[in-house]
Amino acid sequence: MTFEEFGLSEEVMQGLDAMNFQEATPVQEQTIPVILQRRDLIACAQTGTGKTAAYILPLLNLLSEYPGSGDKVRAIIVAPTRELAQQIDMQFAGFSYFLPISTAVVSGGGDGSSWEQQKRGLTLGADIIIATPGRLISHLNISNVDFSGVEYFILDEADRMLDMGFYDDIMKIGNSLPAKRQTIMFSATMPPKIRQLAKNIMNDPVEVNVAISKPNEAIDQSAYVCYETQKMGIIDWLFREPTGTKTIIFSSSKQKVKELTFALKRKKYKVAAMHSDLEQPEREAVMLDFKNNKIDILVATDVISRGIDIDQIGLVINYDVPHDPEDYIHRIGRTARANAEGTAITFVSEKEQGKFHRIESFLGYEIAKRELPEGLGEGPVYAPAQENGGRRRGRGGRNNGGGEGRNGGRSRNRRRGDKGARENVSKPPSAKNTKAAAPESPKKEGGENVAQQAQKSSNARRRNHRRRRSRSSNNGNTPSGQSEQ
DNA sequence: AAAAAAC
Repeated sequence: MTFEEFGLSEEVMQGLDAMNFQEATPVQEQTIPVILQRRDLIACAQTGTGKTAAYILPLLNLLSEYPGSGDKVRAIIVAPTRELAQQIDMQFAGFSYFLPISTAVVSGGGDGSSWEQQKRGLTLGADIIIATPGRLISHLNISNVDFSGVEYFILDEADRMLDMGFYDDIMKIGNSLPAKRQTIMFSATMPPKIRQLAKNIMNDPVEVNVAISKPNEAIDQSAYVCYETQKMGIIDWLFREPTGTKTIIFSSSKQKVKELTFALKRKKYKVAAMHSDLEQPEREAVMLDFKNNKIDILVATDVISRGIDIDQIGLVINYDVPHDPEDYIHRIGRTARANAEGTAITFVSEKEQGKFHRIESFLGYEIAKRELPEGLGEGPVYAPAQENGGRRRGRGGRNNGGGEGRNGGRSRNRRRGDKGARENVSKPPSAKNTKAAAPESPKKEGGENVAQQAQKSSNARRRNHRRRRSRSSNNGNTPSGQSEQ
């Protein structure tokens, strides 16, 4: 389905064109018409399915079609992390290039737009406020806001925000807005609390479900079953030659992210850490360096596991197994974006087998196990305990087969430590998605690949849009996106 | 069992 069929305005269509959007994704197909009808909407959709554009486009259309009540804030968007808020703002900047619509980001961290600047946006009326909950509440508590003209209230990643304990804050924000408004909620899952929230802040919402709680099929998933002490050796093996693609290494704790980054830096990898202990300006600098290929490897907590959309990440490594299956899907969803392919490799230590097995159960299939690289010795057998598996567990039989289930064949290979088998399965990490695999390819200092060049020019294009836009459509309020770059 | 978000 193409965007023409939605009946979007000429300006929005031009914005789409500038952003190089052509085909609508399934989420967009289902939600855009509902939003244009001015109905409340609750949409169950994964990140990476184009859901940001699914509300930005109709919102821009509505904002330009119906005049607002003067210089007041007309739309509030709330998102769980600062990075996501920034990214949403970026998208607005691109799509609204041909429209006189201003945005302001209201989030914590001290950087970006200052408190005073945010206050101006909230009172003098940027058309659209994109906020993280904590900071928005702060402004609300001090009455730094004029929400009397708000017509649209949008919650992005609503389930995530509830996980973070923002239920009351979101209710409070909702209650501070005019009752006569359109409320739109996107959520990756639909737990009871989300339904309850919807009931409280929405009015007869249309429900759309495009939740593919499945990873993108373009992701080549695999895992190393290993001992904790072997993990660094695997990293060294994976990066023994340039991969030619950006990599994110996820770890579940800040401490481990820091340690890992330190270790990799000592080994001269071009690496940086990303976690919430960094000052906000540093967080932004790191993300920018990663986007611009100044850094090859980003070691990160789950702060960027959701929603973050960076092109040309060909490889995601889970240095440890994420705590729950949803996290896994989000993490690996950072690769294989926009029709690209990608590789996701998970390191499963002896203690993490149970967690990993839960992920496999959730997915409904086994994830291929890689043989450990030469020289690292044998790994453990993959024989996850079948917790709450009840009868599957069988008295005492677990260790010799009960736990292996459908994966029996692979595990047996491993147990035997059959060298031939190992060499057959062993392969470079990203052979599938890059020229990376070219064995002797020179260090990529000078030579950037086509994808990287494309990325650069697209960045340049965006910068241009922004610049011209703020010249032409600056109404003295808070111009969009200056917190970027 | 961890991370995120406000000062």
